[in-house]
Amino acid sequence: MTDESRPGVGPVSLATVAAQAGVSIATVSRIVNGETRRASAETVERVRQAIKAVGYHPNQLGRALRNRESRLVAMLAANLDNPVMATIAASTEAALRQAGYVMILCDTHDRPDLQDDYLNAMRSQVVQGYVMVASQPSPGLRDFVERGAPMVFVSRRSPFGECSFVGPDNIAAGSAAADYLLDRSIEEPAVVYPSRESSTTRERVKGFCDRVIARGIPADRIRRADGPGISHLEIGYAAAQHFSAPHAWPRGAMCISDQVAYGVHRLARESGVQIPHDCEIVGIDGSPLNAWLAPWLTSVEIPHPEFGPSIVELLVSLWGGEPPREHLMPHRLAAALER
Amino acid sequence: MTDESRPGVGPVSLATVAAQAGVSIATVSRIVNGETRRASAETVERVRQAIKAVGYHPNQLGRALRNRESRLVAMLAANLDNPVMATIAASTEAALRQAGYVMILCDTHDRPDLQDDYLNAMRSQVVQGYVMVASQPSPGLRDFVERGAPMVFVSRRSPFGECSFVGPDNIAAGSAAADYLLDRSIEEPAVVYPSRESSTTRERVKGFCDRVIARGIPADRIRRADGPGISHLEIGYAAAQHFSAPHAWPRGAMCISDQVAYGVHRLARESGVQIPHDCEIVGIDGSPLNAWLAPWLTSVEIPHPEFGPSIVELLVSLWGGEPPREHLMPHRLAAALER
DNA sequence: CTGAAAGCGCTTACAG
DNA sequence: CTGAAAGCGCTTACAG
Repeated sequence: MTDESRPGVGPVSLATVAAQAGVSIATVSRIVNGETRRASAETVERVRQAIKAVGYHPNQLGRALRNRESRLVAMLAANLDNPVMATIAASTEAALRQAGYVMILCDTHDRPDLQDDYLNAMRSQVVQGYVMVASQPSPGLRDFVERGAPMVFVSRRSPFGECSFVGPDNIAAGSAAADYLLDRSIEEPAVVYPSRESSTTRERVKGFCDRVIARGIPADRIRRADGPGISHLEIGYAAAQHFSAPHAWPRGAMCISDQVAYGVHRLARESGVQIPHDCEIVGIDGSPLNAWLAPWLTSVEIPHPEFGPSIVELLVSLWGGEPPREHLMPHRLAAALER
Repeated sequence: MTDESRPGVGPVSLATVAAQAGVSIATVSRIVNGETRRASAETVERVRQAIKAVGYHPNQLGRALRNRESRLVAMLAANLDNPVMATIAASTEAALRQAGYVMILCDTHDRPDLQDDYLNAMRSQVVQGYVMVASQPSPGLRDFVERGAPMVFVSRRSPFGECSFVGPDNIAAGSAAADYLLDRSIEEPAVVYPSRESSTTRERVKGFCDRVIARGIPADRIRRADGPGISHLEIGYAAAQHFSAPHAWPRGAMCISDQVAYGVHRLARESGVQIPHDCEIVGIDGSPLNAWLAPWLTSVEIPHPEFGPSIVELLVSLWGGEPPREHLMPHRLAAALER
């Protein structure tokens, strides 16, 4: 009996099975791979027995090396503690698994240098594709993009050239938020966003402002509030300070994410401002927690659980040699449960 | 020039570098691995040039096969959409990375059959260790445990024999919750939990009840409310129905997780019960969101961001041939921000 | 100081 | 119907 104290690291290889069954490893390999009609029924049976007897499981390392495909895909995400990214990670993992791939997960903490470290490490792992969730521009990333590595960008577009993309239509989402507030006759709406640049923020804010203006409100009637840092919660809290005294709060505000909205809400609570009575808030994301903890929040819901299948579809099409494409995911407005 | 259109999948191997530099692959290998004093300075230089010129990056597949170590670790988590597990995943990933390992992430959706599929798939990937977050009992798992696969259980203990474990001291956490309520002179405290069995739930409830009783309150004065299903939010909401009419609500309740508490709170809100004024709630987890969205919630805080390093430490010690150990993480009470 | 060779586990054209 | 051999990329004892 072979030493099987450590399954998977143990020495159970094709050779073990071959010896046990008294055939060549070529024959075993064929049978393991279902090439079963090319062998005698008797041999097939004997090999199957042997496989069971020794507890054989194919070694993907050997396969990967030989077939030049690791069936590994890397996801580089900016911050897994963010529930939006966690949901995207979960749905992508499920979709990859279904397609027969395995997901390596990397948390870049939104740092370009770490992102580059990870890109290099993943190349060394011979991953077959890269899923970049809310990536940052970085020298390494530029390099990979230019060399045509199979990459799908999620939520944030590639900062370098045309690449596959899965995400919401941020402009449209911003417009939808504007419509909601304007339909409720709010005439000096505010918009709350991170000071730090990003295409997502830019587009959402733009979609919002353009629609407000298109509906006849002068640009200078839009109140803009931004906040520093990286945590959207803190950003919302800090940005809302611009509303200073209670009587200066706007009657309605759009926040570029639900988390920003939570931050704004906290300051409102501390300031005695009633949400949504005094100030209607509309966020973007449609977090499932809203129904439970933020019934005061209206949100433009993005179907993050459906990102996974789209991401895998785009990856597969890149592998098939097709050009990069974009999947803009639909949104829908989820009105506040409570007035 | 070699075809480098697909970095990492391209044909840039030791052989490429060797040819470019006019040396053997053995020499290149040594230099790549820092075995630099055994070669002439001139050769080292020439090889370094060649590495740059052809854009060489070592292939981990080859290394793994030869060295019999993949540097891959699998995490099987019950549900990544749960923020607690997302945080554990993030911290584990970071700690593994720091130790030079790469994390494959699998979401088992709390299903024993999927868990077994993943275990087998991961063995085929030749992972060197398994991190089981809130695992279920399953035949495959039993098998792996019995064969001594290097495994660390997180949050829920192994259902089979002694295994390494990282998690809170659930009994103590339950006691702490009891103390909080009793210190506030609540004499008929409630406890809210999932109907479905799990060691975590059992221990937290036990810790709570034992302490309540120890402090002189008869067991039958503890109001027990459970709810069906898998979502802790829904469980809390359903369980709180046991409190039926508003006047029947307890003056204090401990929920075995923050998410259960959110569910209870939703029903309270819908029923016109004021939290925490009418009913003090204490949860377990200490979600970072509490300060923002659930200022009414007191919570026994578990340091999930610190799980990662402990998990890796236990894994490393298993690799070193040491016996399984347990790391019980400390908790602290985070009182509600709002009264 | 450097290289040829063996071998990690696998698959596949080729020969018989 | 079956097997010997080559080779995927790598490292390492061994020989020179």
